[in-house]
Amino acid sequence: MTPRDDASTATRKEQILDAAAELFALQGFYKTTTALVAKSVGVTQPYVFHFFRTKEELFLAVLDRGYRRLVHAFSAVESPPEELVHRMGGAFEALLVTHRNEILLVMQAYAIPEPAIREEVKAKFDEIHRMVGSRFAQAGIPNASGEAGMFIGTGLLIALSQILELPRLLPWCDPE
Amino acid sequence: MTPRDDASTATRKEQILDAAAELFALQGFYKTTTALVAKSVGVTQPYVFHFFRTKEELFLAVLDRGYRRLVHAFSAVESPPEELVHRMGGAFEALLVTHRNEILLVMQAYAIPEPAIREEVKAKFDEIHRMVGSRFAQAGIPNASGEAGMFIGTGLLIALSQILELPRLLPWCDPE
DNA sequence: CACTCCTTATTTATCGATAAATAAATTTAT
DNA sequence: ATAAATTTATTTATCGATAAATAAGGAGTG
Repeated sequence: MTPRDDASTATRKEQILDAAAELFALQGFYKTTTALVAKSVGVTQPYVFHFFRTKEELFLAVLDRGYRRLVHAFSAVESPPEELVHRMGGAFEALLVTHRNEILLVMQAYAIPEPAIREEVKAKFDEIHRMVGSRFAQAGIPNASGEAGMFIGTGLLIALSQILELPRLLPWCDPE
Repeated sequence: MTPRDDASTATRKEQILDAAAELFALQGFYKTTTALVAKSVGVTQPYVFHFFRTKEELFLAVLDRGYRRLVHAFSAVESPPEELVHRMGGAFEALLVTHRNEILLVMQAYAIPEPAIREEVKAKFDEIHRMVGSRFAQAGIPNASGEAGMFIGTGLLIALSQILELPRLLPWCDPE
């Protein structure tokens, strides 16, 4: 069986990335074993190491895909200046629906104490902040950088409320 | 002041809690071994289990202390209504100085996928949100519950910026 | 006072489980 | 047949947890 004549047309490497994304998001970096990832794809555990030298490398690959999707979604938002912040929020929530696990993973990866992971997370959050801030600035929003920070803070709150299953933490989910 | 909260007269159990708080905050739940905690106190690893039945129980004890300190600090804030939000923020930042590790631990514990831990984190964040929200309401702040949510979101952002060493994420830390 | 009893604090030794990673063998497709 | 895809077998390491032993210090009693 050659790669890609599988029903899903996904490469083994892609399947592994997909399975890893779900497991890492649901169970975290440490509780997700390479054996679990392998089993979820339907291959043996050592075979995972054929595509990724270490478990950390696999995690970083998953993470990178997630951050790239976020950055791309934010940069693709087209909007009149007065609606930009709201539409950016909409883009985030849309991704949260279509790629829930990946986004939740990305939003909580800063809590993983592996130096290499933390470095990547730091670089990516910095990139997102600068990108969002410059779009806000371009739209004439005052204190654009500060607003970009609060935008990220809101994203963190959304992720927290999803992970803990506490929707009432969200400001716009008011109880009657 | 309870009996023996002086560093030199601290009980072994308290010493272990202190060391665990620092290590858990710095290295996370999984990378912090009971052997490390023991070594940092100067006792042997199995002795930790004399005070805490499991590593998770030790972690929960540390966490509980942290959340209680937060809740107490917020409830102790006295302020005229128009300054309440600002003063509450000040109380959070004060704790971040005096008990940095504990607070950072508390703010990122939601990312730990152990069911028992997640339950405690959920209950505590709910409690904080309700408490802050009702104080905001008492001060006549409109949409108090929503403001309490944003208050927590800001706390998450502060923790993120500290953990990643990215101070420019904070809205009030404007670059020149 | 001295002798035994019991408690408190702590260590030594070790088990059982799990997980990442490596190397070598084997199957499958072309 | 040969090269890629994948497995089997195994290693190495670590960690949480248990059990049993040791040492020191009162406290009560004759």
